[in-house]
Amino acid sequence: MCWSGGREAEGGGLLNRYRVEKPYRGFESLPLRSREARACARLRDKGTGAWRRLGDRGRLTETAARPLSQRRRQAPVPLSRSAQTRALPDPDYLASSMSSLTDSPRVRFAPSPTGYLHVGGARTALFNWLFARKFHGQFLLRIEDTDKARSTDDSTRAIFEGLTWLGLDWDEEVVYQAQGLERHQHDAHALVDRGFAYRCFCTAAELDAQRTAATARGESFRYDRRCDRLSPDRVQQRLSTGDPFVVRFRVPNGTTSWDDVVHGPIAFPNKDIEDFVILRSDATPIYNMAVVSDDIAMAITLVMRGDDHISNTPKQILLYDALGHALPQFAHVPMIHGLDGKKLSKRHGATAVADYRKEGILPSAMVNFLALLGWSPGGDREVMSRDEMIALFSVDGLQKKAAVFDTKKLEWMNGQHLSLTPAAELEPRVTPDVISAGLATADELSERREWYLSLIELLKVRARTVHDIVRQAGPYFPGPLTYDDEAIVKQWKDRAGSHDVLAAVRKCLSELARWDSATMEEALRTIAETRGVAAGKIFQPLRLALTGMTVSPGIFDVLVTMGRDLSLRRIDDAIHFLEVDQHLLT
RNA sequence: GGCGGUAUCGUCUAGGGGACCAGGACGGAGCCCUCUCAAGGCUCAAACACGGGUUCGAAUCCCGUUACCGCUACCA
Repeated sequence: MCWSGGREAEGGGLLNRYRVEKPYRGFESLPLRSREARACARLRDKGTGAWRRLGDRGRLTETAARPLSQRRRQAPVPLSRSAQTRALPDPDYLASSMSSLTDSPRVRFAPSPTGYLHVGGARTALFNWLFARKFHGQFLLRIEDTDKARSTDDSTRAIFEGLTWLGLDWDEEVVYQAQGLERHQHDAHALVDRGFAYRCFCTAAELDAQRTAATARGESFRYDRRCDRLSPDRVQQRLSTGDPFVVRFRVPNGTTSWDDVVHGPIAFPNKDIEDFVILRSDATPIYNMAVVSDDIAMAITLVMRGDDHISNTPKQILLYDALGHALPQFAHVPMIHGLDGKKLSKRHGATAVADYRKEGILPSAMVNFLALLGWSPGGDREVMSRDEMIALFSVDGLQKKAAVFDTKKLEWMNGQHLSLTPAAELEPRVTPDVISAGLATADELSERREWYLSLIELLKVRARTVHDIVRQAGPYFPGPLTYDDEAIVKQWKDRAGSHDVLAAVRKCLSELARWDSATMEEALRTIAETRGVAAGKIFQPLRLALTGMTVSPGIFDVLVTMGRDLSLRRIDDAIHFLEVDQHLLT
């Protein structure tokens, strides 16, 4: 496997619901971990570590009501200063902790501009946005453009456009990670100065060789910290020689854990984390360093991102602690997969939100569908407006397992939104397509706006995408009609008979005093009766004459919407077509 | 390999020890409505990964197994 691709910051991923009382396995056995520790604060295992408040916002929050009783039971075991300080089961405490997650929250969406905005990223953004809007906090946007080789302005633009189309508006100025370079470096150097990190002079080639050798031996490779054992003099010497170096974080002994808003307690033994690089030899920061530095600078209170970042989290927590900063809450949402259960990729067809926009999906439907991938308001609610989703949103409804992107359901959802959305709101989405399809000009549409809206109203019910509406709309505009071949075979099989029927219908309709549904229905059904045939034998040939297709809205709605002049003209055209065609055949 | 995460119909999910021979939705099959197609209404098929526990009682709690996913980089 090659690594040329690289990942995409935190633009992907999804989530899960978290249950407070679901203890996670092994929880009890971990040193500092006790339910109460979880309730009070996250523990730090590093040597220096004093406890830091943190767990105060998090999972107990919204679900505090239920866990309360349990918590009360399991309270004991304190020992840590902080645990003792906090009267645990105190309702007031719980109340305050409940508010911290949702009290003026600041969340962010942090994609890397290395491609289009894909549905996974869009959903992560959506969850963050819903959370911010629900709890009246801020939703920030940070472009992680530190990988200059892969970042492009086009990608950044695509992210803006995608979010804007979805209606996910962000607060404050967009933050570009690359512009925080000096702060990143400052923070990294501060860690060196304070003894939390050290310079490593090993070259990438040396490390690769060691890694390869270890792999060959069937062992897993972990940096052996050889440079951490360099004497100060030796370090100075190499520094003065100008030897290139990276900065590595010195991972302390112990265990790093946090109470994930979605997953509950998660713990990583520090021995499994190697001394990771935080500054490259060119002095640019590595992802984890930049993210932590930025999230602190942006005062982020809840980091909600794809669960592919779970294993980055302990490193970041270590960084927060070393930097002496309180932790934000972490919520890791599940990924989105394709129908085959594999990570969503181009193989699965459209994965960019822009693709769905092109395919005639409404943003409201896309947002609704995406929200349901990894989140549920509980019960049977499915079709929801943006405001309803905001009102209903809760981290309790977040899912833990990956969701499969099912285009069929998206289309159904879009059909629902199409039906529910007033024509006047649909009009701006439909009009560009109507115009580009050459059906009418913008002026013509605005001149007949009322009629145009009634046409959209008529067609939207049986449409699943905006394109379906446009496709059906053609016949109602003056342009020439093309008869569907199969429809001709089916409905005009008896050409002479069809000609005869249409002529009768034409005569009848043209003599009508009023062009309304009831009048026409009575007249046409009379024709059927007179001829002793089923009404369908009249309606179907007529439908083909009017629309060129075998399917359309109810025939009287078609006649009314199409109007007297156009309808009669279309019937004349059909009659003419049948005459000419007959001559050709005979 | 190591570490971490996850596991209810094909898919999205409800479910928080008894209300579950597991509910809703998409998709599928069929019926109704009906001038066609949608929409709508109704019906059917379809799931608690497996194995042990705990309990009077487990889809729900615990342990293990299996499977899948993620991370394991001077990418993000």
